[in-house]
Amino acid sequence: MEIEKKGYWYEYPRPAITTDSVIFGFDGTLLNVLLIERGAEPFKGMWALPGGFMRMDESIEECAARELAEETNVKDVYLEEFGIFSKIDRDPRGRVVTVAFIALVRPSDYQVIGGDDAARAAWFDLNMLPPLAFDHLDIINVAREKLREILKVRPVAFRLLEEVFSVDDLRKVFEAVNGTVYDRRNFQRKLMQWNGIEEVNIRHLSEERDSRSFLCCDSLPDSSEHPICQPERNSSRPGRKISKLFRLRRNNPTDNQKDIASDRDSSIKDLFNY
Amino acid sequence: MEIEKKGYWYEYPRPAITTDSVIFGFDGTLLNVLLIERGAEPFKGMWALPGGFMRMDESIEECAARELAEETNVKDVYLEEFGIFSKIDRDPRGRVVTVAFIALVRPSDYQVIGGDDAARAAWFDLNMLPPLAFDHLDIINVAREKLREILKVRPVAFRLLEEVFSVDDLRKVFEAVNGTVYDRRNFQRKLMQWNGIEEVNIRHLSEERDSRSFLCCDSLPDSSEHPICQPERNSSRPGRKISKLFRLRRNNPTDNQKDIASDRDSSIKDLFNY
DNA sequence: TCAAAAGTGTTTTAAGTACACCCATGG
DNA sequence: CCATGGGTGTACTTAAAACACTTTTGA
Repeated sequence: MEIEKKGYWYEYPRPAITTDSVIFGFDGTLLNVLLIERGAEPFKGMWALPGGFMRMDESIEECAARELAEETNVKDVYLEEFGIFSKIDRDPRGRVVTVAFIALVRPSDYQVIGGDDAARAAWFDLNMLPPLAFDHLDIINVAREKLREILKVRPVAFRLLEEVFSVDDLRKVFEAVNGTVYDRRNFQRKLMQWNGIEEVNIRHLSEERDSRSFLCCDSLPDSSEHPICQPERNSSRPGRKISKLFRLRRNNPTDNQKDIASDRDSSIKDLFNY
Repeated sequence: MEIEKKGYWYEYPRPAITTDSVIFGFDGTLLNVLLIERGAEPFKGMWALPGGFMRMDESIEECAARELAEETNVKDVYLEEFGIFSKIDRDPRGRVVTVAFIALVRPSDYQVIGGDDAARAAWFDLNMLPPLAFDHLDIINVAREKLREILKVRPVAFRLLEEVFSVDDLRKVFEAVNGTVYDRRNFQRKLMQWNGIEEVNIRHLSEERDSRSFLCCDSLPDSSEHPICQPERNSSRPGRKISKLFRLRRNNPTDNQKDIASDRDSSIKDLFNY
């Protein structure tokens, strides 16, 4: 496939279009972001958001999902567009407009790291970010704000936890996102009077759940510098009483192929308006 | 400026980037949308959202504002990006990705109609839309949903009213947007215990206010087909008691150049969460 | 003087908040 | 057997929802 002065011609100039994804993960205490180390210029060697150029045969959402899978092996996660970044000089290579996405991944997705384009990938504490390429720090800061808004409107906090979780797991997600502390009992009561989750048989799942968590934790590559390894798994702590476990109740068994679309639920109202 | 095979060449294909704006207006009862009649192919003669191609020397927000001014003479309005529409075949001319904006205009902006590109412009009741070009019906439907979310989070409902408004004006905005009815007294009480608005001297402004409204109403071009003319002005109805009038309190007299940026206020909390 | 709009109450009901206690379990 | 995490209950406070009366003013 030799390049023989082949290319694409347009009457008017056109910017390039990319996607960049702010991948949020929750380690039981803090929110983390998955970054990749750039393997090419510009900003080679610096940390950056995973993303890349949109192809002509895909939508912008497909592009974001594809780049995520290619660069970080993260698949089937919650993706939501939250902004466009189009400052004229934001990319030294020329005019590049980027569409920014928020991605929410579960702890079991923490193992998926490193793809083709990126030299490597690692999780970073949101409060200890390294120097970032392009305007990616701006993008992340906007994403933090947007994430807070999204959690108020859509029941997607669960997507930062395993399919099966405890009430305390969920509370800590809200505390990390909103930067506050909630009363343990009030949170539980408010959650319980919502019909969006259902309890699962503890004895049936607890061992499987814990073993999987440990596996996920051990398989983490100990990336250097600011590495955020998998901390203690939420409910497998040396605590005493085993937690009740819950899962999101799937109300629409019809459209099962993409339950991401069913995340908008009007019945939640101010349940999540913490 | 003759075109002599001049153009722009890129190694990889690039989609074109446009903006499309869903301009919401409030007539005292219903939400309306400002549409333009397309003067060129494709979809010539059909109604469409105002918008156009982004230039290389402007950001996407600047593009949306510019196109709005050019095509509808609407200026200095609230603009917020709410989505990207990038289906591959959404434009018969080729690959065009559009960034969709919500615009909120005041009744006094109703007179501004008709620009260069567009053959003409007219207001349409949201429930009586004409056949629309491209995927603009999809965009409008998403915009309706997003507008509801935005009004819950940011105090921008005022931007659908004049600078000076009555409590009932504001309540009707929320009723139109959310499709519900609110108790007149509860709404008033809730609003009054918010410190975001301030009363203005009635005797000082009422006549000016009413005269301006009438002027705005009369100067409307009686566009045909589905024309939505300016209905009766809110507070100049044959009602009996004159309303107290309010205006948005500007808390930051520092950044006066663009008070649009100050619309995000954390102190409102669930005030607008109706 | 009457009809419709506007302003201001009160009572009831639900939700939020701040507490204290008991249980279960691993060390 | 005790320290710790986890489950549940109760009293207090605040906000929401439902509702009625009075005033104003153009016709």
